Amino acid sequence: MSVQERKERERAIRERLILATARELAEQQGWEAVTTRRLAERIEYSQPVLYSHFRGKREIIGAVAVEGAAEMATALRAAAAAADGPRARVAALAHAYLDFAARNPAVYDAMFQLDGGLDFATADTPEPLKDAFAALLESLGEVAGDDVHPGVVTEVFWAALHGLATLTRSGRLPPAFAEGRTELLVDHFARR
Amino acid sequence: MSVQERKERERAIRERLILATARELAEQQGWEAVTTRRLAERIEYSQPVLYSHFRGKREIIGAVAVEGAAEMATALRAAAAAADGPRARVAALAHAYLDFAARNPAVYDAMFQLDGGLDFATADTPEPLKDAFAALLESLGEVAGDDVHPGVVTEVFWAALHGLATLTRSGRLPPAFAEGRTELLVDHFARR
DNA sequence: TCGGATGTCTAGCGGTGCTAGGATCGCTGC
DNA sequence: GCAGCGATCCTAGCACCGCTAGACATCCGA
Repeated sequence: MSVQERKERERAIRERLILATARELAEQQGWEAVTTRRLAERIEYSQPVLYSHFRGKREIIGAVAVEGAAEMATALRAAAAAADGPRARVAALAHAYLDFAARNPAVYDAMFQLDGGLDFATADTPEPLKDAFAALLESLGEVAGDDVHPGVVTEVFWAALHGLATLTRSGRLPPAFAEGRTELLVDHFARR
Repeated sequence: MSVQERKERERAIRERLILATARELAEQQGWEAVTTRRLAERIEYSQPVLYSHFRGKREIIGAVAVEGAAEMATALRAAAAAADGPRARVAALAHAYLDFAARNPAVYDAMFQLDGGLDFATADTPEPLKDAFAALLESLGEVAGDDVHPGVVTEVFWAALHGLATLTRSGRLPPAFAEGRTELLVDHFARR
C-alpha cells in the first residue's frame, strides 16, 4: 500500500504547487496572465496535467479563493483580538480587511470578483468562506443595535468594505483620503 | 460638402448601432459573449469595421459605460426629485442606484467592474461619470455632518451601494433581506 | 469618363481553454 | 528477474478569441 500512499502524497504536493504557482503568477501579472500554458510551463508539466487536478481554470481560481479566505479569516481575527473595545475592534477589522485586499489583490479577486465556481451563502459554501464572514460577524454583532439583525449589519458593513477595496484599486476612488473613508465608515457603524 | 456630411451622418448612425448591439448582446448573454466576430455579424459588417470606430473591445465597453452613466445620472436625479426630505431623498437614491444596477447588469459592469479604459476621479474623467457622482453628492451633502467632507461621505455611500449591487448579483449576498440591507444602509447615513 | 481616394472584406497571426489518443513509464504477479 | 498491464503523461489539435495586413471594390470629383 505504500506505493499508493506515496503517489497520493506526490499528487497532493503537485496540487499545492499548481495553486501556489497560479497565485504567484496572478499576483505578479494579474489573472489574465494565468493561462493554462504558462501555468503548465512554470510547474514543468504539460497542460493536461492541470486537468487531472482541476476541472478547469475556474476551479483553480476557486481553490485559490478558498485558500485566501482562510488566510483572511485568520488576519481578521488577529486584528480584532489585538484591539480594545467594540469601536476599536470594528476599526481594526476594517483596516485588516482593506489591508488584505490591497496586499493580495489577485487572491481578493479570486474570492470576490472572479467566478471560481463557488457557492456563497448556501449550505455548500466552503467552510473558510463562512468562517471569514463569521470573523466579521463576531465584532460587528457587538455594535449592532438591539433592534437590528447582526447578520444584516455585517453584510452591509462587508459590502461597504468590498466597495472601498475594489473601487479604490481600480482607480475609481482617488487614493487620497482612503484613510478618511475608512474612518468615516467605522464611525457610521460603531458609533453607539 | 453635402456628401461628406452624409457620410459622417451614416458613420455616426453605424457607431450608435455598434454600441446598441454590443449593449444588447451583453445584457442578453453577458460581456464574455460580446466577441468582435459576433458583434460584427449582428451589425452585418465585417470585424475590421469595428476597429474603424473603436480602438478595440475595451473602448467599446468604455463607450457603453459613458452612455450608461448618463442614464444613471438621470435616473438618480429623477428619484431624488420625487422624494420629500433629506432622509427620503437618500433612500430614493439608494433604491434607484440598486435598481439601475439590477436592471442593467451589463451596463453596470461596463461602468464599474470592467476595464473600459476610462479615467476616474481625474480631470479627464468623462462628464457623465462625474455627473452621476454629482447626482449622489447633491443629496448626500444634505445629510453629511458639518464636520465631515460631503465628498467623502458620498464616496463611502457609493462604495457601500456598489458592494451591495455586485455582491448581491454575483450570489455572494443572499437575495433575501436585500431590502433590509438597503434600509439599514440608509439609516446609517441619513440619521442625523 | 476616368483616376484616385475611401471604404470594406478576406484571410491570417498568435493567442486562449480544453481534450482525444498514443506512447512511455513503473508497478505487480508469476 | 521478467513479462504484461495499468496508470500517467505528452503531443497534437480543436474551436474560439482580439486584432491587422493587404487585396479589392466602390464611389467621388475633376
